[in-house]
Amino acid sequence: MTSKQNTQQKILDAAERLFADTGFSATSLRQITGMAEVNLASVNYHFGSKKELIQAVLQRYLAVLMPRLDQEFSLLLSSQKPNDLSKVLSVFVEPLLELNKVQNRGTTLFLQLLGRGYTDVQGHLRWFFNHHYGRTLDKFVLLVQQSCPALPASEIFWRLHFSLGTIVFTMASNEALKDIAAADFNEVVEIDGVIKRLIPYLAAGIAAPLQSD
Amino acid sequence: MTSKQNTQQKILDAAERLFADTGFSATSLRQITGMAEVNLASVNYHFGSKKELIQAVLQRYLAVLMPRLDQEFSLLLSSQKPNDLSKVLSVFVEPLLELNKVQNRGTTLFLQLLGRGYTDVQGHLRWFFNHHYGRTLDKFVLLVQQSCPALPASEIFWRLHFSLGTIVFTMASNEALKDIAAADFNEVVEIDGVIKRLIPYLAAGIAAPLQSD
DNA sequence: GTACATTTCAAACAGTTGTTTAAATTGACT
DNA sequence: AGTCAATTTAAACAACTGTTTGAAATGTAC
Repeated sequence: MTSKQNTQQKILDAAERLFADTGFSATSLRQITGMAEVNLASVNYHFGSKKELIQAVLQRYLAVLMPRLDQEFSLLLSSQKPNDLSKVLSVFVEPLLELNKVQNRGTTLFLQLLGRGYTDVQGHLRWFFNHHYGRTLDKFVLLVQQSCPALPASEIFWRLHFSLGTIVFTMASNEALKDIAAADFNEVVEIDGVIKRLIPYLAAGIAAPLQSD
Repeated sequence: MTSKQNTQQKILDAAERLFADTGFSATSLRQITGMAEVNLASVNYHFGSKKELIQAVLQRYLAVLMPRLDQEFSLLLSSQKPNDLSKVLSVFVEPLLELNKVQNRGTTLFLQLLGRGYTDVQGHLRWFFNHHYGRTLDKFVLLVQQSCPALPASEIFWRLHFSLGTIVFTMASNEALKDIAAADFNEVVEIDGVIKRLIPYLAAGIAAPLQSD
């Protein structure tokens, strides 16, 4: 009983670390089981397949994060007047930082995994997201639309995907960017620093005035 | 003589298409030579290795684009007063669209390849870029700094990388986004439409006011 | 046509991948 | 202790990867 839990957990811990560092398809099951110090076959025994292991790794965080976000969105939606866009975006900060309770460096790991999920196995994560958390995402889109009444829905669609790209790419190359910032500007930036730098950038981009032509 | 040129070109054409669609590491040499209708060994014969083939595919576009951009940057730098940020960013539009002369759908293909290069083989493209075109990039950064005198250099560093993420991610998932836009908003958007939508978003994000705290 | 270099080709190479198998081990309960 | 299920293990599987080889074919120049 306790050994089963241990093996599963050891696999998840090693997998998320390697997945975040080098991507899903570039990480082999032998690397994972090697780092976790378990037998190769135990991945298939406990999770079925590599694909299902990837889902399990993501779910460990999504199961905590998404209900939390849903709750925050509902709260904001219940207020009568439209909310400031920066305020809407800031709602992500705390739930994301609380992922550090799930796991050591959980926030960073999850955001890197998110980046990998979108750039590695193209399309799958997008489908998975819409399918499992479509309701929650709809609430967020509604909040943004209320904050930017001047923007047509299609423009908001594009700009939210631009923003997703910013987040996902920044987090996937998080380590490289931190290193460059440290070398070129003597800056030590942690994950919450990056998140707080992102908010004004994203808010300004999403709310940008429409082009004239 | 003409057959050699033909084989090399057929390989490059098939490779760039497959690389753009499914990424570098996910594309096998057998897929490429199959689509190009050439022998498997001819890739190694003409290009040496898969890695060198990837570089050759990128170089076909970079060799045209980067000198063109360098020239535009120098022109803008020679004007005495600082340029509007949107104007600086708009400088990319024409040179990018001219890649359609290099190849059918060249602009789209190149931008997708750029996205793949940054998300697929992590870090390599960044190094390659800085090494070969560092001078040109420095000119661009200088232009942005002149446009945004209120922003410290480190902040511009982060925001330019945020912007790179937006571009790279948007272009890598270009097809998916086009499909969704078509389905949800009855929109038909071509590559130049996406580029022109990007400019105001990026300009507003980069020039966003600094957070107070 | 003969000689020579360039290019193509089928085949094999050595390595990796995710997954499966069947036997061995461990655990829990009577 | 004995029974049965849950788990671990080493080994093998088939499929795939990029690359190399040496012979066949093709092109070029005298």
